[in-house]
Amino acid sequence: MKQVIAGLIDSALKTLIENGTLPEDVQPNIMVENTRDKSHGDYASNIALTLAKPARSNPRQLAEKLVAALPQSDNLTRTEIAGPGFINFFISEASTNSLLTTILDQKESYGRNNDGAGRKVQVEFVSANPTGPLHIGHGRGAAVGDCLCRIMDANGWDVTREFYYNDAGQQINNLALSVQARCKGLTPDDASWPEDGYRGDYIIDLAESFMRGDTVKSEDQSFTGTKNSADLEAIRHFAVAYLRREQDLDLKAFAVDFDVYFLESSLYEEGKVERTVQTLIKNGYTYEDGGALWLRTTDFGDDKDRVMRKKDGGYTYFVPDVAYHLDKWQRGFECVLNEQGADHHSTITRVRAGLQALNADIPKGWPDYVLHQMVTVMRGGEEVKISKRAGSYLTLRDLIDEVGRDATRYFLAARKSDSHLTFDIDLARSQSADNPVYYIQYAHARVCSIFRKLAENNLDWDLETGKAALSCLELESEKNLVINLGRYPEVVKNAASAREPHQIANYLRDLAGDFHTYYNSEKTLVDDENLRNARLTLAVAVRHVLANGLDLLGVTAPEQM
RNA sequence: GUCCCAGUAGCUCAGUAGGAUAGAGCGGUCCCCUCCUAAGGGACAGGCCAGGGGUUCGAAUCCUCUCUGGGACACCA
Repeated sequence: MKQVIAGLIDSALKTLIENGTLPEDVQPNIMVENTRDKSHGDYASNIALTLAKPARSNPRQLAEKLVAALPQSDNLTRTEIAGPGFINFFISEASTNSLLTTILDQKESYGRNNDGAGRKVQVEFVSANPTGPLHIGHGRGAAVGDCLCRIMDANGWDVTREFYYNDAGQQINNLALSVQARCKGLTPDDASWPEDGYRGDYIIDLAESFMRGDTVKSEDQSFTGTKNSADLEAIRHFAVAYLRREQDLDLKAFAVDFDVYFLESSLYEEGKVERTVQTLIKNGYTYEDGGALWLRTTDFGDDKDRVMRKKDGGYTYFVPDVAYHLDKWQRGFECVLNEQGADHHSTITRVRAGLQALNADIPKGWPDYVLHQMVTVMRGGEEVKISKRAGSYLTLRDLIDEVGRDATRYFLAARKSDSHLTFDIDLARSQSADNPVYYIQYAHARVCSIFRKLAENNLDWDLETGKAALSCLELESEKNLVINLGRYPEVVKNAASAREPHQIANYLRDLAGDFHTYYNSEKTLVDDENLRNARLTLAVAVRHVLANGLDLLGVTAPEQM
């Protein structure tokens, strides 16, 4: 609808240019906005305000001329000039009816678009190292990342979900040592406990499983415990496989799937790290100092140069990161979104600098990052403290068990990811209108419930008679509901371009609210057959949009609650 | 010290490319209801958008400085 109005304005502008009211070289930026206040019409444009200066005219006069030059359209009932020179548009019944028809015809594809045109996007998210169960921070990453995938998909992108993990570094070594210590019966309080050992109770389970000779299988690997507590290498493999399986179960419980599990160790095994380093040296961006090899990241906006290869010969962590991203680029991902905790912020500049230094024609701002801030959990009005060190741990799975998958996903994705999130367990659990997930899902279930009632009354409804009856929808609340439904495709688009899943959540809450209000004030199953059919049709359209939006959040749309 | 994020109603947060009187939920106060299954519905109160300066027709939104909170700044990953 916005495009329709923008088109009308555009042709009015052409007329004004032709008759000399506007200079020929104006470059109009036509904006059509949703109005907050319905007395300002359904849509509004500030075009006259922005063009008043080049037209050497005052905005209201220009607006009048523009309105006079607008072509006739069935979509509008009238226009109005208001305030300093806004043009307000009131759309017609024909227009809202055709919007409803579109929704009903497109059903689950309503709101989707083809902006991505099948181009490849990779979303890397969670990427937790296999050193422990997933906690709520990972959960936020999983929820936001998965929603981003769904949103990109809805915008026509070809999405690959990728999970990257470090299976070789120092912390895996610590993990192996910790498990070995447990295998030998040590506890964290013993003097010989590894210095940076992991203290959580899950290490005990892991050690016991290894000593039993269990076989663990995860999405991307499998390993059998050798029962030999002296074999650190076997313990390491087993521990990684074991914790990967645990994480898989967590993710499964959260309905998050990945297409690719990428092992950091493979970068070394396949020589990718080495080749990357050689390229950087060849390109002249490195130098030796103090026995270490440095990368001149300051050439690319970093505030100091970074060590690539330490004195002891090992690479610093960002080197495999650069190799990894080169690999992503070579796999053809024009767009890469890395969803990470905000504590990874400092790597961004380094990775991008490293990529630029490869001279591989990688765009400057590539890849894209979506960072999320911390999550604090509240229960009974008090903060639930999480101490990884002491091993007291609120895992993602605990949370899912306690509040359910839908609520967990919704709460973790419904806030803008770069602000801190307070997760209120009591609210997430509550079965009332205070709980936004419940509220939205209930709106969906409510439509379904109306149809069950209809069947009980031995009445029926079908799409064609419903569409034919739409002209019975005369109420302002009905028209507003339709206009809100019409905003949905735009929300899907904005959520993708801003990489902000929470926009979907906010939209759905508003829509659900409007529908509940409407439902409470107007009876749907009225005696007048035409009106009943029309209202049922509107309800079906609301149901489609709610279901489509909930799907983008990965939250179910129940028929009954 | 440098960098990033945030600072909007008592609380949790929105605010969509700068736009017309700043929005929602909870909590508070006051009504109504028991009507398509929903412990429900409605109304009111509540704000110098952290603060100063700037840009312009117009700023919560952009620029700049200051203050406060969180995070990041290793030859750790």
